[in-house]
Amino acid sequence: MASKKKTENPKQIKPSGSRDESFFELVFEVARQIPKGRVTSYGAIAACLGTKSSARMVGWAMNGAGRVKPKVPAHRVVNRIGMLTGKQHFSPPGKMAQLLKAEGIKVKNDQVQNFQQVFWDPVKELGF
DNA sequence: CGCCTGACGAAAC
DNA sequence: GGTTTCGCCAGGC
Repeated sequence: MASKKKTENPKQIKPSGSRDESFFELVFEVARQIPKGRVTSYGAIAACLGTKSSARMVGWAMNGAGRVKPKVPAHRVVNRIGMLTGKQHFSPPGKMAQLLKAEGIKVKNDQVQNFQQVFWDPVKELGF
């Protein structure tokens, strides 16, 4: 391990009162704040953390969603168009849409209906 | 240690 | 207006 590489990241992220939590944990935390019956986008979470350009990382972080406690409602996170792009990573894939429907969100053809209505902006709701 | 991929997003073409 | 490319950063090979 002599070579340290750039595994570490400066500290671009950092909102107010943030802890030493890694980017992943920050994403999980925000995702947990999503109220039931609402959804948000990866970019919105990234923007909330200050890394709106790294929306991809948010999706990556979701790879750990479900393996952490408490479980993260990754099913409430969709891309900016309201499409369940990550449903394929669920098991079974249809579970994501099913969970959303159970919360009152209408999903059709892997797409959230009334997305604009159920859209929950962490930056706005959290007052960031 | 370098190249590719990836649950996004926005701009360029 | 649809398709393609870049940017972002991290992890896998």
